[in-house]
Amino acid sequence: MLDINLLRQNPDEVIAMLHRRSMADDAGKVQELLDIDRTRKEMVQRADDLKALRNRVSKEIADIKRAGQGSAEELIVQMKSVSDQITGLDASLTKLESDMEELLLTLPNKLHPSVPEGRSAEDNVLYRGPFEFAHQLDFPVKNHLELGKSLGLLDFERGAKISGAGFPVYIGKGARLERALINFMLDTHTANHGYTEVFPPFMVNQESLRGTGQWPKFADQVYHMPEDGLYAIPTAEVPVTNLHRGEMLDTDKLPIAYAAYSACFRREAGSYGKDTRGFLRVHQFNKVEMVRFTRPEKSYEALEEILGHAEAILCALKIPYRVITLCGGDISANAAKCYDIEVWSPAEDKYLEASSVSNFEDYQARRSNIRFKPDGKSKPEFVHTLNGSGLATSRLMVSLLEHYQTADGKVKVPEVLQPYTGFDVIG
RNA sequence: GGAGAGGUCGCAUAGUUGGUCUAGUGCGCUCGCCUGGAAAGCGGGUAGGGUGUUACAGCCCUCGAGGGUUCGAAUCCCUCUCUCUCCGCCA
Repeated sequence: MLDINLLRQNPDEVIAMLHRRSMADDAGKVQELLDIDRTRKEMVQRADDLKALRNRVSKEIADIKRAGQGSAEELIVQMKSVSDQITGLDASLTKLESDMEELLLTLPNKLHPSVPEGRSAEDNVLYRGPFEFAHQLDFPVKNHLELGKSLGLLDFERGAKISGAGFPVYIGKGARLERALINFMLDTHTANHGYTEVFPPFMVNQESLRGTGQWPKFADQVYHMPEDGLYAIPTAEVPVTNLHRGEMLDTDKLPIAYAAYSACFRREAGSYGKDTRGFLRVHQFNKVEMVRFTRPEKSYEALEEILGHAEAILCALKIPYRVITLCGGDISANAAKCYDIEVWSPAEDKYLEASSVSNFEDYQARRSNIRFKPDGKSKPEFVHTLNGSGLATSRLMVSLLEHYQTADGKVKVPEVLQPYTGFDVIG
């Protein structure tokens, strides 16, 4: 959520941002918000004046009653009408304020000046890489589906039977390899990168979705359990960031760094037909997520650190990748700046997104009211929140199986995973 | 799912015949005095949001959340939520 003060003081900056994001259609919302804001202030002033009057006169009535002399009847009649006016004003105010918040919630985050200009994914800019690791693939490569099937690691057909398309089943060494990846990543982040491990709930309430920005904008992408008012998390970012919703964080505890495994659930509505094969697009996948809460002036430093932590996993696994900076037209509405890490798939002959690393600045903190006091006694300020996948296993599994395959149809296990799998080759 | 008890300013508590509670007290924290220094003692301060102001002040709102009754609610009524105890069911 944007600061209403930013709109008041610098509406042109907000409109310019909307253009950079290719969201010029939303520019009208800015003036609409400013109009509501002005009306609201006037009404608050009137209501407050009346409340002050009522408080004062109620005290006089109390004095008269206590003294037991004189009649308060006339005052009571007057205050009755004052109270009626207040009730009316408060009702209008509640409506105005909720309108205002709904509008404000739909506006995207500011963009960092370093975010490249551009309209779509075509315009994203290479930030680092590509990084190659030696893999001898001097034979016709199989794709991850063929390998998963021939080696009995993955079963998409039975997943479709028990749940639906896009719900993969891991079996035998496939399941073990998946679990090894998750454990390796969590261990690395907690032991080497300073994160505290969190195992969060996989279902959250609507307030939590609102806090991180998935609601209301991405409501149609989230699985919903209406009976209980719960939503399946699309990423661990949601429960983990919301751990501190509504809290005043101890300044000396900052920065806070959490690493969390979770299954992630996404409806992927509207994307049927694109990249549907196997792991390329699924409704449920596993991911280890890094989440940070920092002081505002430290957040861009933290962004680079998180990116480095995700890259460290790929380097350890020796999986080829590159890092791109998302342009204004492609970056998500919640992020002020975002890097994507893409892993190379030799069978698909293209890069696949395996991680997003984002700085949300105070956008989520403002929505979820997460603050700290800079020097212990001054006014509270919003923290900056960040997160990065470190990483999602689905695309990682594609790249891993394909790169580590051998000419005779087996798959070697990356060296760093062998202590976790207990075997060094599959097949 | 059923029954009961309870959620008060960091912590602990007072408050329950509605008006002196715009919330008392203790602890903690903090500033000052005292002291060679410290403890003790004494005195002051000790939330957030809105509005407003150059900045103060002032005013409004918040006693789990939201409604209601009333001139006026921490105090009465309703709904929800969380915690604890017991019963039932169950991975």
